[in-house]
Amino acid sequence: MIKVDTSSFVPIYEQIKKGFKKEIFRQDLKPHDPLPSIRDLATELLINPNTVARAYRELEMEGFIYTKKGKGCYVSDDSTQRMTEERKSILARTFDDVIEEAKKYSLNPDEIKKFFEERLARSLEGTKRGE
Amino acid sequence: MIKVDTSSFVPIYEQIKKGFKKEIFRQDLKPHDPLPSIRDLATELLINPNTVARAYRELEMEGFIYTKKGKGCYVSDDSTQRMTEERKSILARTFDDVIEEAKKYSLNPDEIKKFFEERLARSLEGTKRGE
Amino acid sequence: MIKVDTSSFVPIYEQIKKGFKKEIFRQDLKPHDPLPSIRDLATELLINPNTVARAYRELEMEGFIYTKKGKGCYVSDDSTQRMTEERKSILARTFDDVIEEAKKYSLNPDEIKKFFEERLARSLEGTKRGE
Amino acid sequence: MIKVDTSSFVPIYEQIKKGFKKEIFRQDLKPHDPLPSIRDLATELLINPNTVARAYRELEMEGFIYTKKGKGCYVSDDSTQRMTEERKSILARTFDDVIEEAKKYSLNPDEIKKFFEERLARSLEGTKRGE
DNA sequence: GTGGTCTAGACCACC
DNA sequence: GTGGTCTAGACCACA
Repeated sequence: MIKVDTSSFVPIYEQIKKGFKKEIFRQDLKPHDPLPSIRDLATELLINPNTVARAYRELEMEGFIYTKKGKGCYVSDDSTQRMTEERKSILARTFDDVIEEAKKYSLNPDEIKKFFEERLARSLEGTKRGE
Repeated sequence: MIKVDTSSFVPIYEQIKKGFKKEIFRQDLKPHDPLPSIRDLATELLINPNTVARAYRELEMEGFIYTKKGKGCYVSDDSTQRMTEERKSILARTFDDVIEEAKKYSLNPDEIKKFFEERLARSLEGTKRGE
Repeated sequence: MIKVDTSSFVPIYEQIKKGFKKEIFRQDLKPHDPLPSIRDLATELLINPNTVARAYRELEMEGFIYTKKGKGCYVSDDSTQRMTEERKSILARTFDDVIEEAKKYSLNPDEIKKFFEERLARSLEGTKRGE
Repeated sequence: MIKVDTSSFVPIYEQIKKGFKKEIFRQDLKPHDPLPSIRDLATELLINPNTVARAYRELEMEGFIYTKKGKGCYVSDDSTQRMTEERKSILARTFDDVIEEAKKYSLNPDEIKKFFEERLARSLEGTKRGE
């Protein structure tokens, strides 16, 4: 399910792109699966169809989806492969960002590690109970 | 040392604000310490002075710094106290975000932990050599 | 000079992209040269700024230009190299299209060749006299 | 044989119209010859019957074909005459367009001629082997 | 002043 | 119904 945070600095169309890339990577969306129609998703997210259209257009330019005019947008054949290529660098960057953030606040690497594991454990508990 | 990533979606003035808040929390900047002049920092970061000015203006509005006209900007008396209030929730939220992100991409908690420690170790190596 | 034919089936933003690619290839635009501002070009072509913006955005995504926020758009360092890569395939496709077109109308390859040279000669005369 | 390029900006119905006009000019389709049925052609081209229907409708409006209700579409009596009127200007324009295009990319007229003949020769080889 | 994002709403090609 | 293009005009970050 795609979510969007309109108060974030990240543009909405980027959040949508990211959302679908994750779904593709997790294989919640498999090759040739249809994406929601532009108008439907726009309605659901309470945003303008043009914004969704831009996200879809860029996903197509990057090769993750393809468009059948008048029919809809579908996940590409080689989408999973593309994601695997992108995934490592995305994750690495995300972790590096948070580490740099944490280093600035707490300095001690052991503290960072401990804090991270604490949050991770907490997050897993939440998952076990449902979510 | 303040750093800025112009390719990030986060506005530059926000990155500057964040940077100083961290320095204040780490007590690298103590009450009544002077901030670099707007022009110097702008020159150093290769950005426009207006952008630095905005960051300083908002830091002042939030009570972290105060301005002596014609002299410069200085860290507030109660700045550290303000930061301690904000800190824990900020860090927890940052970590939770990245964990949620990683869970979406790799699913396995052990993989997340391993990957995190890998990036952390890597980041520490970089630090040893200088930065 | 960029021109646009609003009655063409080719989208305006594509015509603009094509136009700049040609100028770059011909080195009328060299690395780090500024492109006209979005608003200026839109005014000149009597089209909407958003349409120019889309062309610029895609040129940037394809690596031909780069953007300095608040300043303008500039030709990339390696733009000429990129064009050289794209050029042969573009030209080949264009010629193949017209040959297929001509074959369907006149059948005889010699006629095609003769007709082509006739038009080419005619076009060159026009060029000599000025244009 | 009608071909269609779905990735082209030219609307599919236009490509179909163009295709039949060429067949009529080449007299592959003579007056009172039947056109393929809308459904058959749509199936063959993997497109929607409505698209074929539109092409036929416009060809009829332009006088190239006529329709017998319940039977099908047929080439008009005076279709060849119509084509001969249109032909020369169409071909000349097509060639002029491609020459102008090539001039913008390669400048040198001899290069243009050489490149054209190269593509022409290549295209003829392809034809000999079948296509 | 610049470009970037987003909205609202039009028209078109195609299913 | 679908997506694609374009317009008009708003607000924001940045120079």
